[in-house]
Amino acid sequence: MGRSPCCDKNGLKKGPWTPEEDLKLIQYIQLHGAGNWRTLPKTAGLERCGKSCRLRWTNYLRPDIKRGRFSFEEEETIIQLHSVLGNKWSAIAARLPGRTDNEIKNYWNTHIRKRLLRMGIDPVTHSPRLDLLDLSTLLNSAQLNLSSLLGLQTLMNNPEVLRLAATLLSSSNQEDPEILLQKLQENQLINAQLHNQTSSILPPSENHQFQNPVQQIPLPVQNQTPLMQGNMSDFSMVSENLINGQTFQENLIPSSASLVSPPIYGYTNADKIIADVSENSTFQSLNNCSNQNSQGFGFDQSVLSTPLSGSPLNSSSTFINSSSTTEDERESYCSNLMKFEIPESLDFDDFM
DNA sequence: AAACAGTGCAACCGCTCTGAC
DNA sequence: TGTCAGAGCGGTTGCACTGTT
Repeated sequence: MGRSPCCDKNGLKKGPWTPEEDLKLIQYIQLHGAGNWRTLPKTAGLERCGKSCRLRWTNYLRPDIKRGRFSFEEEETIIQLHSVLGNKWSAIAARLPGRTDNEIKNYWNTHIRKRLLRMGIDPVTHSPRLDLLDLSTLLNSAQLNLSSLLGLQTLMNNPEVLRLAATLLSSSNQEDPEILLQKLQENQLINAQLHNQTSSILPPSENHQFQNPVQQIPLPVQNQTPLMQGNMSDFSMVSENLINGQTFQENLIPSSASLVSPPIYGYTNADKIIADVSENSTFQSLNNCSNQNSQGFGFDQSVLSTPLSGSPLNSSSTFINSSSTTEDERESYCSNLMKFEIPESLDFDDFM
């Protein structure tokens, strides 16, 4: 004998709830409170199974449910949390007041997931779908300059960076997000150490990236190639923008999760190390699509905060018009994420 | 205007997990 | 320790709505 079903299916109503049924359920719960779902339908005069009542209440009738379209902030929070928590919709919903796990799941499957796929991002791993990348094209492209790889080689000779990359990559595969959080916390300690080293080397104007709680991958200055050093100012500008405008993560993700460097919309910090090395050559900022190229490496902010117009310096108003943005606008804005471009103006001879 | 296809969302189903007893 | 109710999840369905032909 297996477990008895939660309710007797015979004679119980299914399908959409009527206003009368909703009213009965609401009135009953107001009087007696939620719970005891198995006996609730009978005592409330509903011809529904307990599970149906529970779902109806938790997903629709609860007074704190927020209806309507998801805002940009909510969407970005979902993506961020999903990158850390995976398909733990209830955990995600717990950080999105007024939204239910079912609603978030539906929204993920019908909107976000499709968009990520169209962008070539694996919605499960939040990483670029390498199977979609035509590597031969990339390798044959005249845009791919070996000098950028030399910069990468220099970076990879740094054991600290390699250790960080390995740690983060391995952590990103951990099922337990707490472990990931712990690893990233360790990362922050290293950042702090490197920050101390860097503070004495870089002028203040080029040292902002360490103040940004979101950008936490340190670049070991001692071993940087000129290519990388050239990137620092651009990078710090964006970091400063994030600081001035406050990152969404500071606002929305509580306590422990704030330790997480966001996966940069599908990129682990280790990915970002490589992206940084190639400077403008790789992952050219999404700011391009709004003519904000001068901001250089605006990767994090442009994806996470998704400014609609104007300069990312105006990031404090990033979300103001978010709800009025169309799906296409969101996608077109993010679709440049995967662009690999090397500006023609970039003279690689300087880096050799 | 009608038919059709595509899309979004509420709701359901079956299963697993968790905590209380 | 086993049982059970509740919670959570992935997958799916059905229907209303919208856009296209």
